[in-house]
Amino acid sequence: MTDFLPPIQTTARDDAVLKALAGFVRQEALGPGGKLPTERILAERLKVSRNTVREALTRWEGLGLVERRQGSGTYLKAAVSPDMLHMPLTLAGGNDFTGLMRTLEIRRALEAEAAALCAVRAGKAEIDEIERKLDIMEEAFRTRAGMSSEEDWEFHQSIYRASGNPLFEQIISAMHELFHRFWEHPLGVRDFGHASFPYHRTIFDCIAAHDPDGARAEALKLIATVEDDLKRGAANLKLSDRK
Amino acid sequence: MTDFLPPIQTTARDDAVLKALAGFVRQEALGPGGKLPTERILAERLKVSRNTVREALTRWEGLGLVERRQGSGTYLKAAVSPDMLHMPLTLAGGNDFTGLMRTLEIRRALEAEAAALCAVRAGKAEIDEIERKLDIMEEAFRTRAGMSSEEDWEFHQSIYRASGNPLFEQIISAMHELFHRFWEHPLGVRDFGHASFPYHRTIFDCIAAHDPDGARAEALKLIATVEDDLKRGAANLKLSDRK
DNA sequence: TGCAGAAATTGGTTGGACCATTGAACCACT
DNA sequence: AGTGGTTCAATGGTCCAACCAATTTCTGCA
Repeated sequence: MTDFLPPIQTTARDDAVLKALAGFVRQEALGPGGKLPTERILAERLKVSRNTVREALTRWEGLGLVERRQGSGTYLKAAVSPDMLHMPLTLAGGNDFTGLMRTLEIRRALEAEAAALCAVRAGKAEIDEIERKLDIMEEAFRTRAGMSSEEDWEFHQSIYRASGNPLFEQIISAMHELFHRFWEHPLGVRDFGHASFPYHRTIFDCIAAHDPDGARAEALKLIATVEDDLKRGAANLKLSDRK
Repeated sequence: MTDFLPPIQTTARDDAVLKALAGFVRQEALGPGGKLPTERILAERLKVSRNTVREALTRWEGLGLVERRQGSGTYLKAAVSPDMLHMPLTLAGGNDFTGLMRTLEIRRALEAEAAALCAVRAGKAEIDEIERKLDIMEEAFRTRAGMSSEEDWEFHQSIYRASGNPLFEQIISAMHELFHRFWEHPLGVRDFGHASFPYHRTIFDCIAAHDPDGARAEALKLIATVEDDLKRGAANLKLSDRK
């Protein structure tokens, strides 16, 4: 089964290990969820120490490319290719109010651009998909009295996907996951996200009408309401923010 | 019946090491360039194996937080704090034309937003600094007949810094460094970047006049010229892109 | 004093060992 | 058939004790 995997040469061992592994993944056509060989197998086949294999895998794990499950194995979490470029970002002090506002400023820029691009590029299939997510979200909003964060998020994701540029979803998803811990405790604001609700449909209408400028404007309005909610929440607290 | 039961978190050895290290960095007030203890010292003090220390440091190295020099030591490359959040991005196939265009779409969104924010927030000191970089760039452009990529980049960086949100510089710098190899060989277009030259000053004028909408519009024009240059370069080749 | 070579320091790698968790196979009992 | 418990091999996590390679520091000779 694993006859590929030629031995390693030259220095920079762990980088070479990763390169070989990327080639192996391509060779075996492994996708997300796929299981890659045991650390011991890799160490033997690549003629390197198991520790070296572990350091290489640790790098990939840090980049979110693989997931290691003790007792089970190592599994791919994303598509990998030999010509990948990495862009690790670290956000210092991202879990206070200032950090949240900063990520929102990034999201405002990206959300507006994604909506505009989507209005230009989305075909009928993509528009139908977005509308489907919008209907689900509105339904959840009605029945559960406002708690529709999961469906809301899926609606936005469908827009990012229809933008034709996977980077939008990657970046915004990373940020979303980043402060998700805060989303669980919405700063004491009970009706968090209520104000943004109507703009979801206006954004969709602009996209369906292939009106990029309109979509951009509506997206900006939506983010503005979120920022207002956030400021309101911060004003509610004014304590326990910094100990 | 779907009671939400979050997965339990038991072992987290190397994460604990990183937490301790972050605390140490804060305690000792170490900044970029600072030297942190030996792996052997850390292993002894933290009562863990040196292997565990190495895995932890490998993570930080992968995130660009730290640099390891064999025979010398391990040095900080960026400010670290105990409450950091990581956002690793991987761009598959980022070194072809499509990948470059996608990063440019991200940069367009961020560049415009940063310019607008800068126009609102920049004080006199920041505006002076930007103008200084602009003068340097224009001078280099004149004397070296267009080759001013380094000075051009510093001008843009000064704008990101004055935006009041360090995330802009972080994200765009990461992308810049990412495809810097392409910037060196501008696809055969000799006068790459010439068309974007005049917009640098118009952007600055809008910022100095605290005109966010104008700054955003000029930034969009600038990126548009870069995109045109890129498309022109791709048309020049039409070969050796996918062999 | 200046500088080449030895010695110590430090990250990189190796091999081997053991632990903790997982998952499949097996078994007893209902 | 199904439920629950046990065993056991596979696998990632950790540890240890070396040695290698690059770098820095010290030393002693000219």
